Amino acid sequence: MLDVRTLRDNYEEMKGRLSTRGGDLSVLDRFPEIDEKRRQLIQETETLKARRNEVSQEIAQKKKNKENADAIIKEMREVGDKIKALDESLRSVEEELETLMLSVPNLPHESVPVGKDEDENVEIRQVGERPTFTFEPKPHWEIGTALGILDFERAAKVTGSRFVFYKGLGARLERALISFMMDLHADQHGYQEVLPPYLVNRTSMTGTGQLPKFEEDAFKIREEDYFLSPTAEVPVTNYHREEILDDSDLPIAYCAYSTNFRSEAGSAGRDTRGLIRQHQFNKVELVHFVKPEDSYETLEKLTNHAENVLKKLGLSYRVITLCTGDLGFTAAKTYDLEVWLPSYDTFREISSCSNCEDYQARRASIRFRRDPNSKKKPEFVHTLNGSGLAVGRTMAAILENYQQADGSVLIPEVLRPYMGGIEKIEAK
RNA sequence: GGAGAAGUACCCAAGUUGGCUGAAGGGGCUCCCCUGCUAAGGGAGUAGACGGUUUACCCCGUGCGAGGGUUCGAAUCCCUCCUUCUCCGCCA
Repeated sequence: MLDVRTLRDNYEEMKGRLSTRGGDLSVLDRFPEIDEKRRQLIQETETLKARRNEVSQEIAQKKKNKENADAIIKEMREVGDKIKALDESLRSVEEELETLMLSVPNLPHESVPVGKDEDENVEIRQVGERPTFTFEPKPHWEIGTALGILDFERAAKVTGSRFVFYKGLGARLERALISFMMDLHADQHGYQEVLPPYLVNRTSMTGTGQLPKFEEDAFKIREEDYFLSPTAEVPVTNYHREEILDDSDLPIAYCAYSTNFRSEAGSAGRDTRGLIRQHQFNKVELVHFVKPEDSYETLEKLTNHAENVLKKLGLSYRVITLCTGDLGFTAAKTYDLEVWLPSYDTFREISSCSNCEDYQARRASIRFRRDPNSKKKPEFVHTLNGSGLAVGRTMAAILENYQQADGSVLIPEVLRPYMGGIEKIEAK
């Protein structure tokens, strides 16, 4: 959420910057009017309340002295009615303002390239060697199915499309990847390990920005107002919701493995085969809470941590900066990591690292106190999150990049300790 | 799932004939005095937060788990919800 005061004072400028995202900004047109109306109502109602408080004392006095207070009680009855009416208008205006503010995306950082859509994202760097094949490389779902480690057909029978069974060494490899990533981040990158709930409530989904605008993208539990978490960013960022942290607590860095669920509404027909776009997938997520002045430096670190996973796995990738038009709703700046997938003959997203600045912190009310003895107001932290990495897509990348002419797949060196020393997955 | 109890400020904890309690008392914390230092002792201070207004201070409003209601006025009365605890049942 943007700061209402800042928006009021820099309305035209901020509107201009927001428009580079390309979305519909017409909701903002109503802002000055609603904002003004709200403050006016507050003043009116508070003046009356101050008077009511005063007169209440008077009434108490008179009652105590056994004097007659009927006249002022009658007057106060009218004041009470007015207050009630004004409070009601105020409530509806505040609700309107809230709804409006929740539907306005974050302001892009000034370093973000202005652009219309993903075609205008800017490549920062390419890292690693792409494999060369003496044969036609196969897509990962063919490799995995042939090896008997992925079973899409039975998943479709048991559940539906966009689900998969991992089996045998495939299941083992998925588990190895999760452990490898978590160990790397926890032991070498300084993150604290977290295993969060997979169901989250509506307030949490609103705190990180999935709601209210993108409800159709999430799976909703029927009986409760719970959602299947689409990313560990939701539970882990909301872990500190409505808290005031101590200066000494920061920075905080969590790494969380979780299974994620997405409805993929609107993605019908895209990536229908393979592991790339599943309703359920595993992901290791990195989440930071930092002081505002540190967040951009942290974004670089966070991105490097995610890159490290790819480097150690020996996968070729590139880093791109999302342009304003491709930026996510809550992000001020985002780097995507895209891994090389031979069968696609292109790079595909495998991680997205974002600085949300104080946008989520304001929605979720996550603050910190710079000086415990100062009377100054607490400030909002900056939150960042990034995948480190999407495990299913990593599995796809390994199958494709490490495939051999005979249909087998080599296990990257760093994973072998997690695979009981196995070096290769072969057909039985 | 059934039965019961409770949610007051950093912590503990008073407070149901509604109005000198927006909150007693204790602990903790901060400052001062005393003491060579420490301990002990004495004194003073201590809602935080949000909103309006403001350069800032002051001021005003909200606030006793959350949200409604009754009332001139609610921590105190009524309703709904949430959370925690205890017992029973069930269960990975």
